[in-house]
Amino acid sequence: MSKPKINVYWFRKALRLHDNAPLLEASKSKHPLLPIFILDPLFLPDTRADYDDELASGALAGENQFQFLMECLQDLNENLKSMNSQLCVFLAQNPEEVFEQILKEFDVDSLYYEKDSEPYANERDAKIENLFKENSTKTVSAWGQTLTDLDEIKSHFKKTPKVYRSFMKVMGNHGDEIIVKPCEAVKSVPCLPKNLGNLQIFDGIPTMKEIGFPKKHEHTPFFGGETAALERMEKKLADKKWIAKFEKPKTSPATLEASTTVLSPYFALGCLSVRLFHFKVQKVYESQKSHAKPPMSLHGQLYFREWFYYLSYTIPNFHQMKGNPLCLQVDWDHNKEFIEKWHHGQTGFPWIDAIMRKLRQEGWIHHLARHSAACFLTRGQLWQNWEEGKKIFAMYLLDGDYALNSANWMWLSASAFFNSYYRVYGTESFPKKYDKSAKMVRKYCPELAKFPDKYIYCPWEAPKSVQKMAGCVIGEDYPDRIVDEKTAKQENMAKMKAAYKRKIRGNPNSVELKKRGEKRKEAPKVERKTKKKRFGKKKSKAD
DNA sequence: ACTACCGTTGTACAC
DNA sequence: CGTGTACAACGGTAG
Repeated sequence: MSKPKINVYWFRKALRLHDNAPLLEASKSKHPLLPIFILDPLFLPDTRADYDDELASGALAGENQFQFLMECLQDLNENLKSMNSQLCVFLAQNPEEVFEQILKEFDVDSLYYEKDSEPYANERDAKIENLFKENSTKTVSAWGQTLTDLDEIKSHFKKTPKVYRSFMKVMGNHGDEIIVKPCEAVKSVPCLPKNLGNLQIFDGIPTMKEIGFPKKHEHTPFFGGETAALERMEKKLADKKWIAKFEKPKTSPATLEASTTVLSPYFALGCLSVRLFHFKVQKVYESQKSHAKPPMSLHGQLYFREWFYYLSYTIPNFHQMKGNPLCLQVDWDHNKEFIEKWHHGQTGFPWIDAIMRKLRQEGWIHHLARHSAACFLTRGQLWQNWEEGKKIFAMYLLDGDYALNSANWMWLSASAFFNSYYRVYGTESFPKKYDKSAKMVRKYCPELAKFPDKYIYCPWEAPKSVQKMAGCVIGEDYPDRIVDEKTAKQENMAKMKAAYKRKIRGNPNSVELKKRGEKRKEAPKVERKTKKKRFGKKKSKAD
């Protein structure tokens, strides 16, 4: 009996039907199409502690992003259903297992997927490519998470573009050729294979509970999915003047309603195409008399993203200080108490605490709020390694993204790209520029809500009588400051100066590159337990 | 080798 | 209120 011939589209990111070139190609084939998504345990919450390296390399989503991801899958499934297909979700120990199942059941003509630049993905995909090669099966993949083809643009750079400007030079000179035009949306797909045989497909899209998130998760203000993404994009694009005028530094980090587009969560998981947005913004620009220019404009933001993706794809150890040739080597402290207080919004600095609490609740904070919090944790006040902050951000951000999170933390800690380390964000002066009455502090640090404007960003300076009147005594109802801002700033600046004098950047050759999976072998117990708990329920094969 | 210039998004204070 | 300047001063790039 010969095996049925099919194609497989593998969704990982690119959780969309629009501007998805490999999916479009698959949709034009005459063979049945199996659209799959594989949830491997590296995505799951309770493996996080054991997989620190994988978290660093981008495999894991935090709870907020995970919920968002599930909504993307639901939306995708709905859209596929309306085309008489469906998304087939696999809960499996690793993707190889799934493809072995598929190859056993079917004669796969081609495997289609969008390329992914993260180290975790590179390794995963290399294994799968290998498996298909051994099986003499064709694979079709393309870049789509970025504006350009990251392999192709390599040839345009003689050396690493270490400043935005040199990256932009290439974009400026070759933009028309290297920025890929969006392709048409998929409107129909071939039917599913008639018989799914013994494939161990999860029934529908797993809920947070089914996957093992312990308690009910408070939803962020943002809902995942391609449908929501396109809606949001169109809504923003409708205000043409706003689009044309947009300059990032002129937007406020202190408003309750987001002052920017908040499309980043959709870009991060690929339920919105950056190419489509770039193209649509271009159309708006053309319709207006004048428009903002990079680096501040919306296009400028996309080019920053592109630059960081390119760097993260080509620079070794991009996610850490050690062995990262771009990253200044700094003798950061490791003070667990500081890190935890920063993490939980308990530093005693209302502006910082409000930012961190908002981040945890809502999964999105303004770019400059991220700057403020990141500067505070690293070179500004607490002198902690940026990697710690990056990991904590990754746990809560809806737009958590390997390339962008790493790059921005290096930027803010003045470890790379940016070196004016003497420019330190104040916890009072900075937010005051945007909002003297501190709406954000009053909302996210409600214990401080009754303080008068004069003391809202510096409640410790309020006389006891004022504190009592506000119903909030500092040190009792709200924490006292964990450092003295001025002293810490001065000390840290001096340390930063010394680090710059040493001029040491990471040496990739001096770092023993940990092989992925090593840790897994060291801790097989945890993994097996996880597998049973999670996956034993619906499936029978393992048991 | 040297110099001049530039860099998306700071603060504090003088006027 | 805005505008200008000192603060203390970096690395990358182009010439």
